[in-house]
Amino acid sequence: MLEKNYNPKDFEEKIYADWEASGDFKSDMRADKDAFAIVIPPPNVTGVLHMGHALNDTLQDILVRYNRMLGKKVLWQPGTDHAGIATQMVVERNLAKDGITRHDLGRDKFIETVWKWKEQSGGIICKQLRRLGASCDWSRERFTMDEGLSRAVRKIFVNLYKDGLIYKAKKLVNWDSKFMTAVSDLEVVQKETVGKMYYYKYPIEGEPGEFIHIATTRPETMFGDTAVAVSKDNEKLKHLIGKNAVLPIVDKIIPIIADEHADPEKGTGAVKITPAHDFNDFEVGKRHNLPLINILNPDATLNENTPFPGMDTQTARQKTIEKLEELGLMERIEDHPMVIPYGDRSNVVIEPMLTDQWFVDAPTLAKEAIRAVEDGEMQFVPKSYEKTYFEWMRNIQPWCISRQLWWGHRMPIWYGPDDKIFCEETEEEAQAAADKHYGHHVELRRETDVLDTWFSSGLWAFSTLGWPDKNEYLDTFYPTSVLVTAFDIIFFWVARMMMMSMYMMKRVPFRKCYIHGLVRDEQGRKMSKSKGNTVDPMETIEKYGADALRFFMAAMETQGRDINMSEARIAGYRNFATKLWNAARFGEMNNCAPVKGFDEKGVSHPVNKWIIAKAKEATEQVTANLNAFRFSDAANAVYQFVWGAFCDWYIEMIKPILYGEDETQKAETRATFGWVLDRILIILHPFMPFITTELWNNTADRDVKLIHAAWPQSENIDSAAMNDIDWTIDLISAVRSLRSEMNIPAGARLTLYLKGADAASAEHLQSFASIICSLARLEKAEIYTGEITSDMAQGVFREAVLLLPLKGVVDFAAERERLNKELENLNKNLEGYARKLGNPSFVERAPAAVVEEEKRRQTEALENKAKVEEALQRIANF
RNA sequence: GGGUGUGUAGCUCAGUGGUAUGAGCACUACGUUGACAUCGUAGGGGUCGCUGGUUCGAUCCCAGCCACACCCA
Repeated sequence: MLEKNYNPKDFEEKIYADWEASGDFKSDMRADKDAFAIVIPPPNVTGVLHMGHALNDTLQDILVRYNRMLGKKVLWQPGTDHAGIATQMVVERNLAKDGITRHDLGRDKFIETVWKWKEQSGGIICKQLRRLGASCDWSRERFTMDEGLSRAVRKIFVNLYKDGLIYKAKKLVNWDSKFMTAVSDLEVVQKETVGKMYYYKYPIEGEPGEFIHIATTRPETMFGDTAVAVSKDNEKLKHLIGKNAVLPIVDKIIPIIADEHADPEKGTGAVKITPAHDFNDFEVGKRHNLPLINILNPDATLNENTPFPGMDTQTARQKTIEKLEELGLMERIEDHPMVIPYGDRSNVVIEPMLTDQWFVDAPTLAKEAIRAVEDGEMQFVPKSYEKTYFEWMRNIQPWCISRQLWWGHRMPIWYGPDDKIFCEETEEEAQAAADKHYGHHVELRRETDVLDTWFSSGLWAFSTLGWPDKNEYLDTFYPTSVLVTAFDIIFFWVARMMMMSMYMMKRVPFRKCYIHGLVRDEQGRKMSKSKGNTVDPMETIEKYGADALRFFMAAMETQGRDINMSEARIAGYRNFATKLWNAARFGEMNNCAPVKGFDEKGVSHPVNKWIIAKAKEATEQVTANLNAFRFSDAANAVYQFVWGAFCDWYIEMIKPILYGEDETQKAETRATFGWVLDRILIILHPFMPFITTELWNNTADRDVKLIHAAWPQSENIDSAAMNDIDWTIDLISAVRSLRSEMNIPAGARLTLYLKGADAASAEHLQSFASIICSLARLEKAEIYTGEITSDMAQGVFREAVLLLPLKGVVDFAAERERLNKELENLNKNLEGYARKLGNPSFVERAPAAVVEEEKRRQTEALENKAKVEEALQRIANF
């Protein structure tokens, strides 16, 4: 027996536990159909589930469950990411509570602590994914720092190195002074701020009273200046080229050079060149062979190359200005809108810093990654995102992969006594190579840097399948079928996966990439912890059930658009689940259950034929839309069918049958109900796996679990069966509408006459009289050939006229008003038809079918108009 | 500055070269027996951002403009 109320908490967790314990998420490797695989975008091991995950993983689970029901070999590969900076930050924060820094522990001990933390507190998100219903194969769960994945990292690193696609270089990189590491361009966010532009002047060497005027936003970097640049086209300043300027405060001589970087139109036309601390100046420095002077410590305080060692940049800036003022060289300070780079994790200003770092030759790797998309080997859905992808890939810069952190994959790089580099997968191999090179045993020193987290994420599509070992899963599931991810991760992850996979596997990592939007708050603002507008999916699930949240995500997911959170809507989908629950209870109460061997093609009652045809139609819509990744259309098709057809009409229409005497009809109807409810449970299961399973388990003894039930193959839809009932529904709606407009008490049982009906309508009326009477609250419904009398309310219905005798209770004023309104409407439509059909070019050029349709509408409207006018005539005198 | 996207009912959004049967929520009226008030029935509400163009016909295609959002510099 089903409980009276739908209460998802009673069964959601229980059902999930059963699936997992029974191995229902494991791929059936014997399946004879195609393989379908998704690798999960690995959440950070430190992460907790947010609405973005809820959307992302719901969409994946829908696809996975759908394909599993299609009978394919299905793998949803789960796992988590070690998330270098994020995780190190969390653990360091914990240590800080006890007043300990990672340096107190030392590298090995610290990493041990991180692992311990990971075992104890990491992966909360995987439990939360279970609560959401995600049917990942948890027996295959991977972590980016697992031994297997680490081996993949080392192997691909060595390959890239030996192919010359990884190299070490001294370059300007983005330096995060909080974590004291280099970061990639992608981890830098540019923030617009109103800063200051400082105008001051440098004296010209040997020409007292002569100056060159400088404008800069960062005066404190002047100690790293090694030139001043002026454009050779700058008429006012070009005479200074070749002379020297004197750096004030430190009294250093620097050349004034000609370089196009100094735009005569901007600032003062002269630019101070600080090659070690500005990306543009670095390029200028290279062109002119200028010395590079580093003026910063790793923590972004000034170093001993400046007069202010140990001072932070802000304070140093003030000091510099004071000194310049003392020297009478400061001219003015203006507000200046500018863009300042910040670390996306640390939120501190990123300093361009000259350091030794490791780079991946992304421009070379990008070539194949671009080609694969151009050739359609990997397709973006929606397609428009390929533009974003191409745009970025074609302008890609070398990727800085070294991080001066402790938590991460240590690079497989060893240095000999003379700093010669040995890059091998293991220490033994490196040692052997070194010993061979030097001809005797040497001590090797391992590189201390670790790799950017995204390096290992980039291998995720094949490393999780067991690469580099040959194995059944890799053979079966690579390339994976589709990657589902948000657009903000295209550069970080999609692009890197493409590059790494094309390089190593020579094949795309996934055949399709479905890109979805962000989940925003109710007002459409981006959710963020700092704004305090986040909604916790776990709380939503607690309140409305996982099915309601999932259905919300699916129903709102239209390709490429962001989703605004809406609690009302989630409540609405909870109500939808309640509706289905109660429909199932209705079936239970009336002994409606699936019958073994029932042939739905053999039913005879039109109502049963109709709902079966509708169910097949809905199935077809869900199938087609899921195949096209049209999640909202798929979800809405089930929703409309369940609520709008099955509950609103079918259940109401079969009541007279179920409460009647005809046992044959009853039996057929009960079996049909059972069949249709089963069909609903099947096509709704990918969206709402919990309630559908609970109902499946409670409505019959089953040979197969719903999660493995077969998705229906394409079927013939008996569209003729739909017409009878569509006629009936229209008639009932017309009567209800008339009743409502005439303010007839809901409880009043009336007689319905149909006058002027053709043979088909007459037959319909007779066949469905009991249904019509039941749903339209009528005493009887019959064909009428008599005169229309003054006590009848009347309405137009197709070729006939509806009459409701009201024994003197018709309000003629209201009736006249209603009829006049209808007449007005008809006239408006007729005007339109006349205009169109009177236009010769329309009649000549529009397709014949369109013209015919227009004529049909015109004829129908004319007939209706005549009926309404007659009716008005009749009651004119009352 | 470059790029992408969005402007449709009070709100949040679907959708389409042929009268917008638009959806959910909100709103109004009425609620009747035995699935469901987490409900039912009926109803009101829109010059589909603005201006041109293509077309027999444009909310839909094209161009320009206005507004907003996002990405990259």
